[in-house]
Amino acid sequence: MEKFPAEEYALAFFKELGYVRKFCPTCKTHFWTLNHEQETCGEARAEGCAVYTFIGNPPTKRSYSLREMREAFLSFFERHGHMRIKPYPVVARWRDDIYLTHASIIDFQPYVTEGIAPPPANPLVIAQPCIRLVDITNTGPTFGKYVTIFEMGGHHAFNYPDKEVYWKDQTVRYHHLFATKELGIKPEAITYKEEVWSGGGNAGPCLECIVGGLEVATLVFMQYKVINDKFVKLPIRTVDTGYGIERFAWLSQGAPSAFHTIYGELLDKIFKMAGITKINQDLLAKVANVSGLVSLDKTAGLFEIRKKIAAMINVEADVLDKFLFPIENAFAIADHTKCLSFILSEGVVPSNIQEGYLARLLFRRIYRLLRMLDISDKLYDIFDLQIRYWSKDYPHLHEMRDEIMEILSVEEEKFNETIKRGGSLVRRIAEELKSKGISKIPVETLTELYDSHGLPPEIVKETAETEGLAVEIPENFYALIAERHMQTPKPTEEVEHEKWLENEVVGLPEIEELYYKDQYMREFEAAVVQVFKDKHIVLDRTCFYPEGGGQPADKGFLMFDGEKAEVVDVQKVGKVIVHKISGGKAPKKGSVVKGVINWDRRYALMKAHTATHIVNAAARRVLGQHVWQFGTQKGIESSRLDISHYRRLTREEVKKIELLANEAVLRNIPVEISWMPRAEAENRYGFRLYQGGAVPGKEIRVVKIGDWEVEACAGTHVQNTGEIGFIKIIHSERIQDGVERLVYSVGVQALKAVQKNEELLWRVSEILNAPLEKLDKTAEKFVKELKEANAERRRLIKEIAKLESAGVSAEAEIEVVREISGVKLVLRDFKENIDVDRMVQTANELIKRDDAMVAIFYGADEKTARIMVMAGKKAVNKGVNAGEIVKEASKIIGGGGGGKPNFAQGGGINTKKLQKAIEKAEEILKEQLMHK
RNA sequence: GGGCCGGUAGUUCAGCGUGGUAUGAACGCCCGACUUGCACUCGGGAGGCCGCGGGUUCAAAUCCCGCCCGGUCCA
Repeated sequence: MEKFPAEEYALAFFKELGYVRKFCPTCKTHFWTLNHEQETCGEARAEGCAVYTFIGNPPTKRSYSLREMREAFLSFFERHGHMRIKPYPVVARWRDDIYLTHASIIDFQPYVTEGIAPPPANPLVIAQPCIRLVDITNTGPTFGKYVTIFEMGGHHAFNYPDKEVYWKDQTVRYHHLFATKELGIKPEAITYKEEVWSGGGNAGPCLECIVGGLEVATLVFMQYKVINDKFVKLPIRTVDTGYGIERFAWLSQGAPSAFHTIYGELLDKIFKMAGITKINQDLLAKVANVSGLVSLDKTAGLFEIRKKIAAMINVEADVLDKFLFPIENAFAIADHTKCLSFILSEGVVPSNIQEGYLARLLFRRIYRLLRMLDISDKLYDIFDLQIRYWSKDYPHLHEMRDEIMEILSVEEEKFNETIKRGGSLVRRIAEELKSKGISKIPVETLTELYDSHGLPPEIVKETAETEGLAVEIPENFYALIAERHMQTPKPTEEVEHEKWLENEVVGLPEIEELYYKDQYMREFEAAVVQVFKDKHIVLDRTCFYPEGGGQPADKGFLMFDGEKAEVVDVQKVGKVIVHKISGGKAPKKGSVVKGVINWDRRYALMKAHTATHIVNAAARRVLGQHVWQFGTQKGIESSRLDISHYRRLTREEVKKIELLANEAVLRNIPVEISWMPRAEAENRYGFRLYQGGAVPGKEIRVVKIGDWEVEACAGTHVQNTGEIGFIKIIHSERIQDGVERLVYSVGVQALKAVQKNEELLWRVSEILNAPLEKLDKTAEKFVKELKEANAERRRLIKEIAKLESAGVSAEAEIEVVREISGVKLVLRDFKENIDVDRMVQTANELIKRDDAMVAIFYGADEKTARIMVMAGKKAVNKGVNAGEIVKEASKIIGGGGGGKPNFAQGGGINTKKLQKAIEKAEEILKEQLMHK
């Protein structure tokens, strides 16, 4: 990333206060300081510019708890003209590009930052819980400089071309005022580093604020859009600040780690559970001082860093490792359990896809950490502590407590299953390796066990070592995993069939969407705006609903000049709607057409759409608050709704959902639709609105079904739930781990579905010749009898084989028995009965009787000829090789064959030559016996 | 959304590279012997659409293609 010119950072504020611009020789960045003697930037980081100076020596006038620091921050900016905004969820459901909120600015992207919607206030201040899983491995070892969940304090100003709020200079002044006047930090203790910020397609210069070696805030001046690696000026310049509330609090306490500050007595309790009682506080503080230099990435291993730290504080590396290992794990447990509590409290269901996978990843990491400390039984206790601890500030955690606990128990069960499965897998692999004389599990095996079977190496190690196999976990283990996924991804073939239209419609006027004016409108008159390729018609207004939100496009006709064109598809392209007609004449540009939609179809889809909202809400009532719409498709005959849930749906639950949904139908609830600014809608109804995913635009369309359900939705709906008539859930299936699909029909189609099932029952009743109410018993009886009959059949085949081998053949006349050099040859033509199984069984019985026997069985139907040769042990000893015989003989009938000396089979398609082949077989047999 | 692994007896799996009888293994189950009874031990037995569908082949659990189901890693 290129650097910005120095002028970008040369603020009036710096000059005024006498700041000097210097260059850090260690990390090669420019920085501003009041201290003319300062040589490096003063930040404790991997490059080693400095170490922490605040541990045990806080630079603030007093110590703040996390809550006090949050409040100090918010109220400071409130006093300085900012409006306090409530935090957004940590699961970013209003966006389709990311899963989790990882910065406060995320709340206002893209609608506010791109100027589509106004901000809720300008300027504003917010303390936003943020989740960053990229820092997961750094969490413990950095003593809390990096954590997976933290609060980002942001004061934001959105500067429009015609309305400037404040920009760089004022932003730095605010920070300085907060740090010095509010917190009492000496001005010369604050260093500002020049950096380039870039993320999410935007970029701009930024200043990092360093105090005591710790970066406590980043002041970003977002003003570019990054297009093809080039900076393009944005019309709206955004002040995007991030104050680390936890870091400021840590700084103010000078505690040995941020975890001490964030979790207080909760951390002590975890230590106690893990049996970490006597911590050498002196050593801990020494490590803390240099912990800022720790930065794990995919290239630097933990032990390498241990050695570095050990050398700095003058202790043995393995002594340090033994000391830190449990402490760091406890730190990570505190952090990860808080993080997962927050994620689960917002209804994320652990899964193997999307945000659910992130939840599972976290859970498994937590569980492994607990196992390492030998306290996996404390899982629920720790979550309980977390929920209680954070509910004071985030009450929804407490409301979701029972569901969180339930989900945890399901996850624990699943992980234990995986570990158990892995255990036996590792034992088998171990045995195989040992038998080959290998005493160490190869790295490829380790990576495969993790990647394909989810077995972390340390768990493999546990099992393997009890099997007497050594396991060496490479330092760069997770880098190796990443490598496994490095293969260039196949280019996804996108079927952008009508892509050309996108370019064509640019500049056309926005269409009037009549279906929003009146959802019951069936016909309309409109002017033709444009016609493409005689097939794609753009009108100035339409009541044809274009495909979207799982609702299929309307069909119908366009009428003009006595012509009638069938509309087969309707798509929204950019801001216009394109009607695709099939063949026939196309209307002329500028002419007037009459549009008529296929009302039966549309009305069925409207019922289905409203029914989907009803079923979704019913499922949430039956299963819990974690139920979210995962996907949906409406149809005429049936529709489907995918919902998040952590267990397979039982038939009972499905019936309950169905019952509740139909109650909502019977209550004749009016369906109210209104457009409102997104901020207002979110405020009034919460983020539950976004069931169907992110919804674009400044104003959103809110579909409210009384007290039953509210969703942001662009689809067409009935006015009253009573119009739906009847909802029938036809079946449910699991489409992913954590995602259940409900398939249902509505109205007459629902009745038809019931009738279809009834019809099926009647038919079965007829076939079984039993009355409906006794079908189950009758079917049971039949299945039992069938099984018995099958067993009897198998027994009889064996019996026949035995009898036939004794010479009592049904086709005795075609059997030939000959004695050649002490070997008894049995030739038998099975004619068209070429079932190999029978031949084999019979031959088996023969040889059991006399192991000097050789059986040459054959047969042919109209298509294929088969030869089977079996030789007893004695016969084989005398030189008989069944494989050879079959191989040669089969060639004659135009096929092939083979096998072992004692048994072989073959065949061919030239059935007429079968007799010749058998003669050849006998000949070879004789030769084999002679040459012995 | 993509990658990888798997689906064979009630259960856990072997067999699949190189197609040729599933004499499959262990546990569980049933019967018998031993025992007052149980457990142990011994003897015998039942139990398989080798996930589904197509293809190649004389012949497919095995090779190829598609699908379904489960697991798992990554985004």
